[in-house]
Amino acid sequence: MTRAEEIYQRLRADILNGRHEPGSRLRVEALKEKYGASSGVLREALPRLVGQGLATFAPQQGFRVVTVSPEHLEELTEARVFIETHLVRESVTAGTIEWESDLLAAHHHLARVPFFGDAGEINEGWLNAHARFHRVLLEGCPNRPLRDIATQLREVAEVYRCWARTPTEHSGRDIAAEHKAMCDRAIERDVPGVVEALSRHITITTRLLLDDYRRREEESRQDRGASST
Amino acid sequence: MTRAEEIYQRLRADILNGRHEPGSRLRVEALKEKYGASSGVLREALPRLVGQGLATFAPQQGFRVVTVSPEHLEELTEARVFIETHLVRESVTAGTIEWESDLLAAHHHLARVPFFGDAGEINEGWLNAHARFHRVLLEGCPNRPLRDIATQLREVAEVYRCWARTPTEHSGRDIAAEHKAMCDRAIERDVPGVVEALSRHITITTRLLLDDYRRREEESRQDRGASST
DNA sequence: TTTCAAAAAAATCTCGAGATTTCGTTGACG
DNA sequence: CGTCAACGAAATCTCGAGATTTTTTTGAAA
Repeated sequence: MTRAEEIYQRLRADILNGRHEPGSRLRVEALKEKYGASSGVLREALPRLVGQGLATFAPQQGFRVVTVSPEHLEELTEARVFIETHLVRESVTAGTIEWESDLLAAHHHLARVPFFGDAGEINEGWLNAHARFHRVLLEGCPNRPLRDIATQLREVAEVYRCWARTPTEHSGRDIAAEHKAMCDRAIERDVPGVVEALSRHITITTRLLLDDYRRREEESRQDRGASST
Repeated sequence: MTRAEEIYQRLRADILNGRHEPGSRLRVEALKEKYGASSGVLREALPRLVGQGLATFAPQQGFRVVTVSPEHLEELTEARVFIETHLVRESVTAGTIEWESDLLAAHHHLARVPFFGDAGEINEGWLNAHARFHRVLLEGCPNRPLRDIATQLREVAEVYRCWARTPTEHSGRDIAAEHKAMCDRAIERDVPGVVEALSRHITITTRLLLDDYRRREEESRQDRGASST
C-alpha cells in the first residue's frame, strides 16, 4: 500500500462518515498535519476524490468536500432509482448461484452489525456492511461500467446520510425489514418485487433526509430571527 | 489556468485523440520531458484522468491509458444506450427554446467542420464539435448527475474511436445524415424518433468499431502465422 | 459607524533531489 | 537448452523549500 493510496482511503472514509463536513474546505496545510503526510502525497490523493465526485476543486482556491443541496439530492435520487432499478432487474434475472450466496452472506452480515456505535454515532462497520450489501445486490448484472456508476452515485449519496442530524434509522422506519425484503425478493427471483422494494428503499431514505434538512433550515431561520431581535 | 490544469487538459485531449495508445503506460519520467512539467504537477494531473475513467493506476507500477477490449466496448455501449436514450427523452420533452437554439447552433457547427484534417487524420475540431453536439442534445434534461455520467461514458467511448484504424466515417455510412436526423427529430419534439435515431447512431458506431477490431485481430493472427513459418 | 485600501498572514502552486521498489539483463548452474 | 538467481538501470514514491496568489486583518478617512 502506497502512502497516497492510504491517505486517499482515509480521506474518502472520513468524508463518507461526515468527519469532513459537506462544503468544507480541504486545506492541504491542515490535512498535512492531520494525516501526517507531505503536500505532495495529499496533492495526489485529493484529485482522486474529485474524480469520484466526493470533492471539488478550483484553481488557486484548493479542494472542498462536495457541497449538498436539496435539489442535488433529488436529482441524485432520481438518477439512482433509474440506474439501480435497471441493474437490480438484470441482476436478479441473470444472477448465478454464487451471486445468491454472496447476497445472503452480505445480508447476514448487515443484519448482525449494530447500527449505532458506542458513542451513539452511526457505526462505521454498519456503513461498510450496508455499502457492501447494495453493491452485491447489483453485482449479478454483468455490466461493469453501469455497476461502477451505481457505486459512485451511492457513495455521493452517503455524504448526505452522514450530513443529516437525525439518523435515518429513526422516524419509525424499519430499515432492517427493508433490506430483508430486498434480499428475499432477490433470492425468490421476484423481479417486480425487488424493483419495488429497492425503489422505495432509496426514495424513503431521501424523503427522510429532505425532511431533516428542511427542519434544520427552519430552526436556523428561527435562530437568526431570535438573535437579531 | 494552473499548471496542473493545463497539463490535465492536454493529457486528456491526447488520450481522446489516440496520441496515447490504449493500454500504454504513462510514465511520469517520459511525460515530464514531453509536456515540460515537473513530476509533482504530473502526479496531480494523472489521478484526475483515473477518476474520469480514462486511465488506470496500480501502486508501484504507475499509470496506464485505459485498456480496451470488445467486451468492454459492448458493455459500454449498452450502458450508453440505456442512459442516453433516457436523457434524450427527458431532454426533448423538457427542453426550452434556449436549448433548441443551442442544439441548432451545435449542429450547424458540427455540419460545417470537416471530418478529416490536412494530414488525413481525424480533425480535432470535428471531435470537439461532435462531443459538444451530443452534450447539448442531452442538456435539455435538468438532471445534472445523469448528464455528467453520460458525458463521462462518451469520453471513454471516444478512446475506442481513435483507437480504430478505419475512421467510422467510412463503410458507406452517412454520419452527417444521422446527426441531422437527431437534430431535426429533437426540434420537432418527436420523442420516439429521436430515441430511435440516437440509439442507432450509438450502436452503429460500436458495430463498425468491433468489425474493425476483429479484422485487425484476424490480420495480426495471420501475420504471426506467416512469420513463424 | 461604515467603507475602502494597504499590509500582513496563510495557503496554494511549482520544482528538484533523495530513498525505495520494480523490471530487464546477464551469467551461472542443472 | 532451459531455469533461476543476482546485478544494474530505470521508474516510482516521498519530501521539504521557494515563488505566487488569495484571504484576512488592520487602520485611516468619510
